[in-house]
Amino acid sequence: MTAEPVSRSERKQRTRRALLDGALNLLADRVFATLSLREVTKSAGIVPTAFYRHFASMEELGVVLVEESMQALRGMLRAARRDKRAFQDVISASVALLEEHVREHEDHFRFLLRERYAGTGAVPAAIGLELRLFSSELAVDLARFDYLREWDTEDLHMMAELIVAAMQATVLELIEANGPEATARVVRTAEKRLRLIVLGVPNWQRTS
Amino acid sequence: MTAEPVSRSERKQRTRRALLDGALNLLADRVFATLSLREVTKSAGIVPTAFYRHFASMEELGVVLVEESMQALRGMLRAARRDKRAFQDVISASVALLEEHVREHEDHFRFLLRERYAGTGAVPAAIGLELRLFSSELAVDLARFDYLREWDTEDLHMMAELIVAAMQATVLELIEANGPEATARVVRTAEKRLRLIVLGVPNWQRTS
DNA sequence: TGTACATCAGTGAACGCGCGTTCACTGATGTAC
DNA sequence: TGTACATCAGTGAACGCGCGTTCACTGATGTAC
Repeated sequence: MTAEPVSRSERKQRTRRALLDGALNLLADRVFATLSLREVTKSAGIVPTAFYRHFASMEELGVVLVEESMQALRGMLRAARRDKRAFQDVISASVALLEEHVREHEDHFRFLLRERYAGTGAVPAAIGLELRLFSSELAVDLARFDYLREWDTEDLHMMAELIVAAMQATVLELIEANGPEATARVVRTAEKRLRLIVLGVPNWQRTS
Repeated sequence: MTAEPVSRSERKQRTRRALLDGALNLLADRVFATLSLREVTKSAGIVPTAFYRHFASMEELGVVLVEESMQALRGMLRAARRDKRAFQDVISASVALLEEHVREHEDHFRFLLRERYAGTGAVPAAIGLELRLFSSELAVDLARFDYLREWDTEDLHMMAELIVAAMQATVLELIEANGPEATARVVRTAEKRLRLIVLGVPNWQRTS
């Protein structure tokens, strides 16, 4: 075990991470707006006033948490695009990916879900924006499927939003699932929901 | 204008209402957990300590708000059941009803939506419970439709939950809609989403 | 390489503020006779 | 109907506490020469 020298900026980065990780940890069962600056600095092992060396306000820290959490979500979409399984059974592959990502980034997903509707502050606004972008990307991906090739943009968005809404419900259920069997049941239901949506596609006909 | 005599219990009821209404008002753009007892009593025009004449804690007031809000939601389901239009076009009738109810009880719907995921307290728990009951009632109603007559309970619940998830997204959009045209667009999208779900039904076949 | 100075992450005391809750109280309404 | 007492919604002072933010500071790390 060598004594590793750490630069000042490295130390600063570590403290910053401790603040972000500590905050996310404290948010396991509470809403961001109830989180105090003093709690966060305490969890990171620094004195309250040192907080301002890293963020101008709690709100600024919150927005960074949103950005980092959305990376997990976008990473999921990217993974789905290059996943080979997707060409055989898109639905079960997608749900499996969702389940993996929720398990790996549970804190981030819970944070996003919880703050999405939490008010009119900067944090919910940032989530709303990112989620709309996410939904749009999904609509573009949907356009590549045979049956959907000639759907117009509005209908594709409508379908993407419906899928996102279903996914959102699934994420909540996955987080609340307390064991492997419960998780398996959630996965099965999630697949059925998506399957029901997809089964409607061949019968869809554009109106006016 | 006659001087109407008011009994002590009548006065108490009025103060209680002022507390509940004031709280709901303050919750227009914030989460329940950030609401202080002193704010609520101030909005109701009484001194902080008088709060305890009506509720043992803020949490108790929150649970009452949940119960009152859910009455609006259940009222909607009841209205849908006896609505004659439903026999001609279930979907547009249901969405129209949803739109009316959201407009009339906007504060309650916003409250429910916001607190649903807001943490692990008594308020989110109460909403979760009521929402599960709501979804079950909907599943029973669904079983009456021809195409769904032979679906098993699990699949009916799956479909009811999907509809509830879609409705939830719609409620958020309705609340955020800032004018008649925006509202009309939301209504149209909501109808499409439900139509897509329903179109999947004839193609559905039970698996194992 | 050694020295002298600059930077800056983290410290600790202090502030004024709104919070939930206690307590003894007031005075109008309600009830028993 | 009139009187004497009980009830109880609302009052107001007081408490200890955690909060965000200010400020002058310390001392290790970084930089210029």
